[in-house]
Amino acid sequence: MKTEFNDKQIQILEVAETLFAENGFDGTSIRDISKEAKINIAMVSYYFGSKERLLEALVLQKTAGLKLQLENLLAENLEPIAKVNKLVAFYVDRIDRSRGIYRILHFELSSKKNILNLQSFSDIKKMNLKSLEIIIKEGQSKGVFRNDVIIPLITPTILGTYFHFYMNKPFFEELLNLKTEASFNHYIKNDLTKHIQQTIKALLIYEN
Amino acid sequence: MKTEFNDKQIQILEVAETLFAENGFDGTSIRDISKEAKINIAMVSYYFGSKERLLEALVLQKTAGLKLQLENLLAENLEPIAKVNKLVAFYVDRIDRSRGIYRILHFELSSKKNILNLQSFSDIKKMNLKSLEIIIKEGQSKGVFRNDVIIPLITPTILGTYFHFYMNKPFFEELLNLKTEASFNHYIKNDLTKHIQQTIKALLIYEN
DNA sequence: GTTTAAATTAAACAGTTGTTTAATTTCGAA
DNA sequence: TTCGAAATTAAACAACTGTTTAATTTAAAC
Repeated sequence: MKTEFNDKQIQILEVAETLFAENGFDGTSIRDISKEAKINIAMVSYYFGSKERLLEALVLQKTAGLKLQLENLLAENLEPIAKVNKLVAFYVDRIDRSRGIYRILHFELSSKKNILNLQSFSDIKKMNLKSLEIIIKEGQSKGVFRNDVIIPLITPTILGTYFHFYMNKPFFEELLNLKTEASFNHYIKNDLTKHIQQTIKALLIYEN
Repeated sequence: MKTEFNDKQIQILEVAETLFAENGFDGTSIRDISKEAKINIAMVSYYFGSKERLLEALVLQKTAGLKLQLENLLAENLEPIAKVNKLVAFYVDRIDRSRGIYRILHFELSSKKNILNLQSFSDIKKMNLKSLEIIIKEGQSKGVFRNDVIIPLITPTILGTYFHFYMNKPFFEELLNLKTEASFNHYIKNDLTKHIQQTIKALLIYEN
């Protein structure tokens, strides 16, 4: 399954990403996308078949290359804790780049996800889990990490922390005085990422 | 602002909660609610004014009593770590009871939240944060907790972990073999809650 | 029994939705 | 230049949206 989109399709995908991120999937109409992309309404159906298939194409485009990047990270010669830190930063950064689509996938569509053919999305989650598992078991066999952590619950802690922060953006903007878009993004890249790394590290190492 | 709803209003609210949880806010029409509650379409507007105001009423109903419960918990004579654990269990349990509405508030409406008059929801967040702050500073002054944690980021870790787990329900059902509704709920109440408690405890105590 | 306000109803309103149609234009290959 | 497939268009489709209207019923107060 190649991601061979022509210029027009890419243009539509870009507009769709922006509008989906701003107004959600249900909150964005094909007419909105058409108007913003300066194309005819019928072109979306013509190129992608339907609005749902447009979203699928978007997911496909945005998750391309993930596998390779993960494999490269796994192959690096780093201490277990450094590798976990790098993985956390990698996930936060990567998801932060496609906030809008991930929000839709994880939350807005969580009720009707079964309707959507997003098997590919489920595969990605399995791959992510497997990568995390490899790193943590490596640390456990080296005696650095404790053995009684539930590995599948670590991803929810990493990504859940990020999402909960981002989804309550107005609240934290006011609370932490992050008025500008740049300062908010900077906070995510530094303070929030560090907080998550610190949390996971403590969880993996701390013994009673 | 009392929450004095008559029987008919409560009936509508109950149906609305179920349908919002199942199909989301945008995915649920007033006609759906009317049909399920066996009332006329106009009754929703008649009693609540609008669909948005219906959601506000629902939030009001579901968050009533929260403040008192929190105050009671704060007043208990417990060790700092035991109090944090109790707070975590309290939040997970309470949000788990109203999953549907919280999902809508946190994620589905995060784009147009500004339109909604959910000041009350923001007030609740502030109250939650203040409670957490009191408990943690208590532990810090007793020398049990480290001093360099960013307290406002702890709530995202607690609630974010829960939400990310719940929003990926189909994925974890398969992965952890939680086929029945009861076993899934049991897992949240026990394993997931314990994981979050363990995570927060490690974060608060572990020193490099 | 009459009055009066509240509750309930069917119908209409003015939009918007995703998708399809059939006609037209574009543009490179023959 | 002609041909034909691909691209693009305006228009229509049927269904659904939240809300309002005006008429009717209900039920309690007098």
